[in-house]
Amino acid sequence: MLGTRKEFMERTKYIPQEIEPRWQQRWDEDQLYRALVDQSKEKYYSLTMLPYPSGDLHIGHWYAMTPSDARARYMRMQGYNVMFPIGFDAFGLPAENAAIKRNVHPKEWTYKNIDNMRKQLRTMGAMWDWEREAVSCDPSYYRWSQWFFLQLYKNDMVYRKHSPVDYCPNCNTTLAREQVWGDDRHCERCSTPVIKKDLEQWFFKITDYSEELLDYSLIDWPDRVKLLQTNWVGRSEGAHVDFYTEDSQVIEVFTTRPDTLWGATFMVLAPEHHLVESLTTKDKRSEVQTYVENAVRQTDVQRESANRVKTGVFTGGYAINPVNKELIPVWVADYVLMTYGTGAIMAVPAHDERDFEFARKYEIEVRPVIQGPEESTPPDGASMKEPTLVLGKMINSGPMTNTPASESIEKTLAWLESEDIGKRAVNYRLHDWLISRQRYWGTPIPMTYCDKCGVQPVAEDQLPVLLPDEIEWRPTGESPLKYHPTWKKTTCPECGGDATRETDTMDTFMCSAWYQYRYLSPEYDSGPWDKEELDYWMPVDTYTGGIEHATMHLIYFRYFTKALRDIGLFEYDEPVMKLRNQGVILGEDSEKMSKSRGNVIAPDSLVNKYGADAVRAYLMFFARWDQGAPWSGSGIEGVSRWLQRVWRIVMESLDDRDVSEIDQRDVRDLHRKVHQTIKQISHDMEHFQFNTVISALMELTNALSKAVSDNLTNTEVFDHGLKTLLKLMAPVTPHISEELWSKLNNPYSIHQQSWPEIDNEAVLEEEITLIVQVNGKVRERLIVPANIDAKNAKSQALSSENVQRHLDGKEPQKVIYVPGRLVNIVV
RNA sequence: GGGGCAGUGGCGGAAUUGGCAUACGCAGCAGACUUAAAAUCUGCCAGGGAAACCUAUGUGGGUUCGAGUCCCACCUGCCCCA
Repeated sequence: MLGTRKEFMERTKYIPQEIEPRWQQRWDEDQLYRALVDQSKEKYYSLTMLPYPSGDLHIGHWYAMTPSDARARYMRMQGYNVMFPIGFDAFGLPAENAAIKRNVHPKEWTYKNIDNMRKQLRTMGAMWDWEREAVSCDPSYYRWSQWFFLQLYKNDMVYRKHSPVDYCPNCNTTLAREQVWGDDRHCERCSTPVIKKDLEQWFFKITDYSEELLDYSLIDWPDRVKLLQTNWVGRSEGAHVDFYTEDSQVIEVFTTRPDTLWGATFMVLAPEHHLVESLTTKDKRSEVQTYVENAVRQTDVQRESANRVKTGVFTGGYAINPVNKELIPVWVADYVLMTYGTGAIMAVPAHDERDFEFARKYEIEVRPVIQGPEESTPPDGASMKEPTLVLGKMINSGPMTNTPASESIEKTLAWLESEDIGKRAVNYRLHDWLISRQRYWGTPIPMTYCDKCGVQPVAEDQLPVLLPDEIEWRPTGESPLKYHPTWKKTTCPECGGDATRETDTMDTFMCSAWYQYRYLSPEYDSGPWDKEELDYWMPVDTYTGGIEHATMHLIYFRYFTKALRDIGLFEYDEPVMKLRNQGVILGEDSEKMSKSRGNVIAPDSLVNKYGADAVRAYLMFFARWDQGAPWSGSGIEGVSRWLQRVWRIVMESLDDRDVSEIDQRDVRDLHRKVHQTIKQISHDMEHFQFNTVISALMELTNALSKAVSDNLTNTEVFDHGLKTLLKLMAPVTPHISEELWSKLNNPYSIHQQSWPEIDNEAVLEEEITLIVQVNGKVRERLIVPANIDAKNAKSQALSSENVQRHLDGKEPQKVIYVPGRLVNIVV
């Protein structure tokens, strides 16, 4: 009872909505993606940045994760034992904001979101090993964040300091320096300009690693990220020089231009500098006080902005320039920041833009001490229009006068050291990592305060310090934990007397600084990880995620592994060997996707309409993965059509066909195309070039489609070609590949097959198109055997009619032959 | 201001080592099938020209037999630092 062909096609139509959940369930039941330690196999740890459980999976998550998944699957088919874990970065502000706004407990909000996102993530059909899932707000997780804090504390890598910190009045919390953005110094999260606040805060000594963080020799990371990190660490070489006040107090300055010391005509202290008060003379007191108060308040908003008019006041005090014993006035000005260098500068207006502007405004002497290479006479301080910034010959510089540009800095440094005035120094822009947050929904810092014994760490066997569930919300700028009736009270680990707990929680970047270790053994409770797992899987082989994490997360991430190494927990220097970044998907209007713009693309509805495989393939196809692009709604139709075509080809191949009229040439062409495709896709997968993976798959599909009309369906080459196509598709579109694989009666599962072998002989063309150029312009295309020798190629090229016409009787001066490509005749 | 990255058809993009520019797809156009539409299939598709050919990879130079690719300057956009 055979139906018509049309009915057959209808019955066996590609319906992803039916196929996909079925296979997902099967893979789950069979634990197909469980990654277990297996010493007989080479491991591959493939990590993708863990999501924050905002509640809804964004197309950006898909864009980040499906290519990583495809590549992990590819590595698996290459024979590696691949671990591809997932988890949630689950502490943080949005949960708390939801609590305040909608009266939902952060815990409830977060876990509900996680449940929802798990469901959404499963529709992707990725090869995650869910048994390894880690959730950073679980006590079983944050217990180890606390444990690490204690280890750092014991090893003198943490300290507590009363210091002015950036504080967001809207989020009611302090921020790390890298969470403060832009010229107006606003909060990364809510854009409110930050203010300064004086608080007792905990810091990690990341600056001890400044130098090591600049060394990328062990890792394969994008140049862009390395450059961003290098700028962030901000190393500059120069000298520390001690100036003295008239009553012999030291004002230490850092300068990158010691060669300009003789041109210092004033000094500037940051308003917060501790010497401001003692230097200020009586008659200037009220003026200075007013200025400082104002500056400290404004600091916040605009002090670092370059375009703003510089202001300052004279303190009435003087300092002695150590190189020439000259008395120079000391000013207070807010363009000098307490947080960079020493909070004091020597001002050399003739050779620094900001000092120049300031000196002109307040009519302070400008004294040139450098003659630039393009200046024929020494510049005149009174009339110069702009400072000379380049290195040049030193002038008016006492013993250094006439030192040429090439030696100016080096010779001055040597002289400063020999005179004991200053010494070589390196300064970094990087600051210690401020980890205290005055919030509830974070990892409690495991410290206590005892009247008798002072600051004491919680005993390790008392971990975790649990967050209390009952909590009252008061947006006061202090941690809600402070108002909890009982939580704060504890006993001193040292003397057993009354003590109070630290009520601040940790910056959530702490959670993500070490999560790759928790995936190793998320259930393990006698340490942060099971050593057997650590030894087998670490370090991470590839890490993928957004470039926006180049400075914050990725610096903390590297630092933390180095710190743990120095504590003696393992011997790796770097957490991740290879890093690759994806770009950003914009809305169809080329703007950033946002709810307010109404240009958000919802992956769930795309999956409902086209199936996960089409969404996966389209995300890999529509743009360069590392660059991103605006979304195009019609583009996905093309990918969906491609999958339908593959489906149809497999169905048609099941029909018997007449094999009598086969052109052996078609067979060889198909065979070649198959192997060329394996070669290209292997290369592109290796190099994260996912868009060309898809186009190569489409080309092979086109070739197979042609083969169907050429009656090749019963040939071995076609059979091998079709199976190969499915295997090559398996990492990209796991569901349809599995379905068609089984329809062709192959053994389950396609995801346990080896990557297709390349026959390097088969890749080679039999015939090539030889391009013939005359003076670099293409004048002829000749079909010749691929193995043609130079002599033959040249003579064939020369005898071409077109070529003769263009030679126009002239004698060739030179004939260049590029084997397999072209002949260029130069006349 | 300093540094970095990018600029290729109407659109997303391809070109692996300096060697056929525009693969693959979207959109568009024409045709086949259909009562019709959808779907599918076939063909065309950088610009100019009847053709031979000419002109095109942001602009202008350079190196080279040959440049999207290398070098210099500039323009535009994005990012980082100030």
